[in-house]
Amino acid sequence: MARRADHSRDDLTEIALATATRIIETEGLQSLTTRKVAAEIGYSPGTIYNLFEDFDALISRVNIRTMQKFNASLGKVQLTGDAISDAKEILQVYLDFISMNPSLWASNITHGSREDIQQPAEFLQELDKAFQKVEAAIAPLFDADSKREAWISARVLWASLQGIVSMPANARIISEKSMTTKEMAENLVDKYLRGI
Amino acid sequence: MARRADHSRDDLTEIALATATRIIETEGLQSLTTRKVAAEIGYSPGTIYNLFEDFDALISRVNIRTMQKFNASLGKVQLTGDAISDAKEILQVYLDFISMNPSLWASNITHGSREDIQQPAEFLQELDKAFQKVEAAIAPLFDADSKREAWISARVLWASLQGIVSMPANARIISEKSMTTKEMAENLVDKYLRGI
DNA sequence: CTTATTATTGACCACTGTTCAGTAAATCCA
DNA sequence: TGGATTTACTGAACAGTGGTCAATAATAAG
Repeated sequence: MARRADHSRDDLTEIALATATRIIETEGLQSLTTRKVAAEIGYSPGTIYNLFEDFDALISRVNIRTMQKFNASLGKVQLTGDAISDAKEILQVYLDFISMNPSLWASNITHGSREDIQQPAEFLQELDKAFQKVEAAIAPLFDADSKREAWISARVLWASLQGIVSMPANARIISEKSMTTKEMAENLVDKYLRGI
Repeated sequence: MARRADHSRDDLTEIALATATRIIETEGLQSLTTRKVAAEIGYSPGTIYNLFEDFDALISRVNIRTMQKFNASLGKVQLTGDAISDAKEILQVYLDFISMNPSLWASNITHGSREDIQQPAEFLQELDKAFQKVEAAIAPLFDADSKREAWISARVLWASLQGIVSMPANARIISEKSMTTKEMAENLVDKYLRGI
């Protein structure tokens, strides 16, 4: 068999992405393979490479969508001008999103933190959108002349939260005194913002 | 050829670990394979599985050693009782260690944060040692009745730092305004402790 | 001196990401 | 209409992965 054309190129890309997303959600990033995606959409492995540059590009495309979905959630947060309560509401949205999409978020962190691959511009742009929201929320804590400070703080907060949600739940370190991710995250945001 | 016994079992384990460490240091965790280690020490792949439970166990053993080396560095820090300056000295040791052992530390984070594998008890113990040092350093900031608070704060700080050093340097987000890992880490520790 | 144990091999398994010559369908052009 | 060209797709192949295990030979035990 050759050329079938029962789907347009864009349709097929869409179907492949949806399938990859489903596999990550249900079985984890580790279980995602080109062959699995190909088999599930009823095409050969080679076709995947006709749609995506390589395996990493496929993962990145899923991650971009995850960041887009997250930014959509963030968009619903209306800033009031009270930095502390605004930041805490953003944190709630963040934690809710992760608890609703644990595997997709893990994929985001795992793949998005790899230094040996170039992250696509689109992914970095979505990341930047999230940064800007945090920046806007905490802006009232800074003078007009310390814009750079606000810029840094938003990134420090983001990276720190990433570290906290990456801490494996099964590690005795956490379970011993039954400290939840939520408790840690709230502690961080509270203390860090208070320190500014 | 069979049974050679030109090395004792412990010797061979030692040689394999040293080789694995060298590969991670020079080529990164991604380049570490059983076959590569085997070839380099002049044995067959099967021998690696005679020395280690599996591939993950080999990595974990390297990570345990890395944590031991780090704890040795931490041991040199003499606490003065001034929480802020003690914490900052620990941070310097932490940053120095990472800059001296970037790949080994990356391996530690990558493999030590995986939720799909059981981290060996020895690794968690070494991690706990590090926590205790941080806990001891910041203890003066807490009343006697809020030991749990100190316990949490040490872990929050640790996880947050991990997030910061995991942020990929190549991401435009960091380089744009030339913010270094060191600057971010110091910002975190400063603001977080000030907030307590 | 035989027996049991142990260390080591190397072939093998099922899998991975990736490439590419070949093929057939769709499209274009005369 | 019909032949040439472009395009989508396959499936076999490649070099590699982690992992297993019967076979073997050297050592240790009785």
